[in-house]
Amino acid sequence: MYTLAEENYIKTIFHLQQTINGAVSTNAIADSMDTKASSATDMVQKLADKKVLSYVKYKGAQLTEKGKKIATKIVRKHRLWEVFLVDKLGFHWDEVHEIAEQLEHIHSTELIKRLDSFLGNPTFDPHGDPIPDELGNFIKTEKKLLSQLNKSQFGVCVGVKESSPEYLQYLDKKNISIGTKINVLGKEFFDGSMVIEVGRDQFFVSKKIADNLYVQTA
Amino acid sequence: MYTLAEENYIKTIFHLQQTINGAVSTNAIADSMDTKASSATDMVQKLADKKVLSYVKYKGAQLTEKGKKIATKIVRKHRLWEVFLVDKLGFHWDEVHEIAEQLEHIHSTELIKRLDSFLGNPTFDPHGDPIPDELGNFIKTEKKLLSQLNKSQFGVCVGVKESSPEYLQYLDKKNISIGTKINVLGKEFFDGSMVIEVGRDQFFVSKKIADNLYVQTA
DNA sequence: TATAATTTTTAGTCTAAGCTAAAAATTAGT
DNA sequence: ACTAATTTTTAGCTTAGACTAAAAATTATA
Repeated sequence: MYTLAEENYIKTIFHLQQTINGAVSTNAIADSMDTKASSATDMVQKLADKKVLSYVKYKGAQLTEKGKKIATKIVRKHRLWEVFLVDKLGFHWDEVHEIAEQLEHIHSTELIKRLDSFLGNPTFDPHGDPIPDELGNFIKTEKKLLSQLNKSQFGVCVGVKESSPEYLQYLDKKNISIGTKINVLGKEFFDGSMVIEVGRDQFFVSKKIADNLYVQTA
Repeated sequence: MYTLAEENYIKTIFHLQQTINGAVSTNAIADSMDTKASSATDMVQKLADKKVLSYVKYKGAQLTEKGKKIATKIVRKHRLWEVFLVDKLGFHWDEVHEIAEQLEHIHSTELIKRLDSFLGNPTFDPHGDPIPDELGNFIKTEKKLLSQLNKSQFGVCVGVKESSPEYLQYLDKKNISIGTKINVLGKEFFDGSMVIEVGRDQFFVSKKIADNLYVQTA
């Protein structure tokens, strides 16, 4: 069994590995966890002893298969609980992260098994992120960022890259959620900003907005 | 906000106060938490500083109103989660304690509010224990121990005093659960043992068994 | 009521996990 | 290629919580 702190480090390293390829630096870990690099170094060394990750001084850390398995289990729990919070308790998608952050650390295999089937074995969470199965396999989806579309193309929103309450609330204000169709009416190559159409509304979005929305184009 | 350890101490002291009247000793706390008396003393002193309880050296601890409020909130969460686990996920009443022990420490007022209404605002948990409302009020019930009944009397099972898996599994084996009618066919005054009737079955129960089952007689 | 037995507290360690400041290694700039 | 700047690690401290062993207080017993 792993402590709360250990689980949080494992999860963070897992997520960083998705973005950055190769080993993740202790600084990156510390930044993303709002802690100090020295603390990250300590923990990474401890987790290396436990064979959860491999660590080369000054080079960074990389989860082992064992570590990935642990991380995947946590991610699965987090996302299943998010589905529960939204589908069953009626929370809004921008309110569930904090709570799921706590619930993901509840230890009970049977609980997750039952929760999963209670929820109808969902494959995506309320933000469009895939829920790994019991074996840790993620569904691979063909998704692009909205910012990768060009003028006259369209896509259906399938998820968000950033899921901060601020961003999610912005999307709500614009009536964008999973399943929403988005037409690209114009694109400014200078700054990457776009004019898009959502339902009957047409409005301007900055590159930063478009960079954090996943769409399916097929 | 209180740490996990603090919450567990507060909860334990709350439960001990229900049984023992007056202040609870650090030894009683330590015993019931599987820790050492010196640890209990340390924590009790810290909680006294925080005005969660009053503590007189060598005399024991007593929760303040503030402390009772915290404890009640934890008990409410524990029991609501137990209802969720049994009613929604199909767990058996002897399997839920451990998991609820973890879930009771999730912090979110909104979550509990929503969970409560999702469950239909239950007033009793799967073991027959009352669920305090948001203000911390418990429903008062007229319940006796099975061992307090005499020959030819009957009662309806409304709860258990002990809720160890072993005891609950025994009750299951005998088809006794909340709502089960129990007739006392005979009672041995020497050792307090009884012969009871449950459905079409008649069998012997020791005083220890009868001492841990609550029944309603009205 | 003095002494023995028990309970409770204190004092001093230990571990997990964090931090600061200094040292060491790596990367960048000239 | 050699400093300078940056990143990363190490060393040493801090706090929460638990433990052991010793001291102090309380309760029981003769």
